[in-house]
Amino acid sequence: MDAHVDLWAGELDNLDRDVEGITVRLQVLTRYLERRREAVLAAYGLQLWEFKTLHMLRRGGTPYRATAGELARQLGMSPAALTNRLDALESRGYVERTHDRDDRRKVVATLTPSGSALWERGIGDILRVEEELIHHLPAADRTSLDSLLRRLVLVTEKDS
Amino acid sequence: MDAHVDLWAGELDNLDRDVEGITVRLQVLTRYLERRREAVLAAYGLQLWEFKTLHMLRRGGTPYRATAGELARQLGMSPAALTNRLDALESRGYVERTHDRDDRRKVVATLTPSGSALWERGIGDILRVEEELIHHLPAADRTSLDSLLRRLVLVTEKDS
DNA sequence: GTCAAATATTTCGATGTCGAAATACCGTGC
DNA sequence: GCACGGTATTTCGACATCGAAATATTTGAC
Repeated sequence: MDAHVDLWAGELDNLDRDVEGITVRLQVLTRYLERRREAVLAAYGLQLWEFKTLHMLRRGGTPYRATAGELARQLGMSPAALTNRLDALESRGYVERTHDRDDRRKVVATLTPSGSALWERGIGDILRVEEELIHHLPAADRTSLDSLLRRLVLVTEKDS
Repeated sequence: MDAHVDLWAGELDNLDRDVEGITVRLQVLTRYLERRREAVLAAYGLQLWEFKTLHMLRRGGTPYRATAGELARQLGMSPAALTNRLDALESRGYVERTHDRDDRRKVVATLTPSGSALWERGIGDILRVEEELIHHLPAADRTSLDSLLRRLVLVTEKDS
């Protein structure tokens, strides 16, 4: 991994090693967490994308519902892809689709008790996996890291 | 974004806010960089996956070649997907396929001058985008951040 | 030397995604 | 009230990916 960053650096003249280190390691850690999350959810027969969809519904607070468009935007995907996700989740009984009474163009997805229960079982494992990684840093360093990342995220939000 | 982390935190009892902040922000930043990279490469008519493939070949140093299996492993994808990537890159003249003389099962992909030139044009823009984000932190903070991330990456490498 | 197991790549079918076109519905202006 | 531009979702075709089966080649046992 360090070998990777170095090699790369050798190829380029004015490369800022910290910049490259940070960007590469951000990706490595994100991908690592993704793989670990997939692994724990597999125990519940859930794909990561299924869990993320349940999670977005649950996140908004009771009664755990949102329109298809809202969900697609929050999940950062096309409305077309969300239709497919809802098809799958509905057929497995984790979500219900109804039409909004006031605006019948809207489709409202609601988490069923079964979907909600599944989320509850999954979320604990997910948090455990995340802690397992992050707690390798002592608390003070975790706070520093979060603060540094937060400052960068604020920049990306100003841009858009 | 902070709103996101908070909402979420409200739902769960024993949630460590730093852990959740870090994991969410790692993902947000990775996704942001990915979108920005896609945007600059679009100017060269390149998809991100095309560039990554050229990049892996280039990274190994002259004569810019690697077997299909090596590439697939380095890029973290299935050999099947790599076959498709090579088909596309070969048909556009960025890469050439030959059989290894000593072991004719192996397919060696070689970067053409055209592919190499394209990489050179793309990499500058990519580095600029990365610096543009990371340089919002002063140099000392960049070094701290890189160091903290590096410690986490080392943990993930020990696991596997 | 020959056959079997192991290895490298490709082919095939399925999946999840996207953009664009199609469909359904709303709201405004007249 | 009705036509029409705008908005919400779904359908459709294309694409990148995967896992498993198929193909080609090497290596080792005998």
